[in-house]
Amino acid sequence: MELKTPVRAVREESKARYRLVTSRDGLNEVAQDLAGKNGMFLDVETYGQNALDPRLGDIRTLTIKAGGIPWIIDLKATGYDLGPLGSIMARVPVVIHNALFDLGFLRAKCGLIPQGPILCTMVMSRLLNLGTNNANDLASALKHHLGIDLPKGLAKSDWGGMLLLDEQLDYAAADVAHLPGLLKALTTATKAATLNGVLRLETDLLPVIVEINATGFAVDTARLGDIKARAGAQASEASKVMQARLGGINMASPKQLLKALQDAGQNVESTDNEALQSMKDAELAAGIIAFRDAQKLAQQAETLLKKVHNGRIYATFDPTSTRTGRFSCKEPNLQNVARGELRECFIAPPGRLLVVCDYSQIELRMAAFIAKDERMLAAFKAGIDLHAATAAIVLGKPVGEVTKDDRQLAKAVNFGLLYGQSARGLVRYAKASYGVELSEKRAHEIRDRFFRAYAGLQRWHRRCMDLANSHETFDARTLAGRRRILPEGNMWPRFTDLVNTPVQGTSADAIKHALILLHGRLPEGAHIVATIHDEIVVECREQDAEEVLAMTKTAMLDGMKQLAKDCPVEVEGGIGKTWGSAK
DNA sequence: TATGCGCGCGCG
DNA sequence: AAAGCGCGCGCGCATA
Repeated sequence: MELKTPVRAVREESKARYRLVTSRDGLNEVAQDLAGKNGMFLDVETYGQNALDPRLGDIRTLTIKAGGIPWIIDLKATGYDLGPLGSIMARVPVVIHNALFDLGFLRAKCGLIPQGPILCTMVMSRLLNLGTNNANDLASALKHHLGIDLPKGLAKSDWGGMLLLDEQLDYAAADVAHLPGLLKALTTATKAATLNGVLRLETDLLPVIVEINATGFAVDTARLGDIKARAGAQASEASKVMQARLGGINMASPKQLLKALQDAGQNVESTDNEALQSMKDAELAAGIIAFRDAQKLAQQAETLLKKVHNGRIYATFDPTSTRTGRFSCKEPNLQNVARGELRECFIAPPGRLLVVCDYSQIELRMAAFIAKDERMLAAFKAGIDLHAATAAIVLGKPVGEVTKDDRQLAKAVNFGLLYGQSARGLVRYAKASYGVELSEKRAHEIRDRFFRAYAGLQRWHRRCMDLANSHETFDARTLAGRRRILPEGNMWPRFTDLVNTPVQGTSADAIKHALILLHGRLPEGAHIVATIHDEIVVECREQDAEEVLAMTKTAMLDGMKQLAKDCPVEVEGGIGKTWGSAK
């Protein structure tokens, strides 16, 4: 098999599909070739025990195309120091399919921090396909836009071997060889779909997210370990007690548990929280719930512990993987860390502090703004607590007499009815999420009063219903122009998409603007470490905390202002040593 | 022994 | 009736 042909020999071959670089001299030659270019197409192949993790895996090849035949740099041979090539790569526009992945590795291994624009063809594909089930991997995109069949199977081959196989080098070269064509096709499609604006937003955001993912979030591992041990012991104790009552079943098996409960005379169809609440034997239900709570806490603590590297957790925030434009977060998911003691485990290292800011009641405010509901807008502008206001309206009492329970009910009412919840749904939701008992008749009354009071909201729902029914409506858009393609057929999912997407999506657009602005304004030594839908967490030096707090609030207000000038937004924030305590 | 799926549940 | 929406994850369990 032909291997590692010397650079010069290959270059003289006119039909060469790639130019392989295995030495520092070769690296300099690449730098010379690229010095005059005003952009390049990149791809990396990785290997190792975990080839997808920038801290555990390694880069084998860096493939670069800038006009001519692709260069394939064997970084295992040259070392990770990119030399002059690094500074060139950092300042010119780069085009990558799944840039977050490649840049994560280049950031972690080669210290590359791109300053120039990063165009990600996967992001472009995702923006075009939002709402559909079309795949956005490179092979699918090439097939769809250029009709090209990429030879597959080698992506998962061993890229750590002594010598790279001819097939592997061909594969690496092919990955970038078609990127210019793909970019052209995607650019045309993006313009045709008027997705330029949101593409610009996502493009500007990419380097910010590379930094967040590379920075990680410091944690108190000892405290996490304590929680795991204590909650784990509680769970096994609770499990023993319940087993004595229900027979030697596995408490973690819904199937076994359901059968045991039915055998014990309980009238339940499922073992979820809602079903347990309705059981005659409340003590039995409480025992099961106590087991589940402890089990969940112990599991979350353990999941987080497994992801700690050198005292920090490096999650992957992904700005373009949801159908609305919100972030997702995985491995681990920091967007569902239980409130309470688990959040106390996310900390600022010695000499540093956390700044935590969030948009106050963002979805209600955004809905009021989008629906132009005058009553809601007026309430927000007057600084009235909207949950209390809604409680007063639906219960027909003065705001001054609204109790804590009334307010709980109103939260369920606001959040549920906003997105089209039925009276029956409201009964279930109020009970399950807020512990409020409600008859269906009562729920109907509340629903009627709610929409009579918030007439703008009702008109907006009716408009969305008409659009859902229309054969001329194909998508829902956010204010930044993000497009979600609607499903065909059943009108209900079309309706909920039309209501939900502009609200959630525009809120996401706004916080993305804020992240970009904030990233550009933060002082030396301050880093964004997390973003949780309506919240931004920044770690900074103690002496900078007050300044960073003001800066973060301002950036969040500015981010919203650029997009939805008259949305009655407010930002709350605080400073603390832990995520849970910074309020 | 690996993979896919549904359940149940954490968050906004 | 897919009659609130948006996620990711660990588990049990069925299947290959």
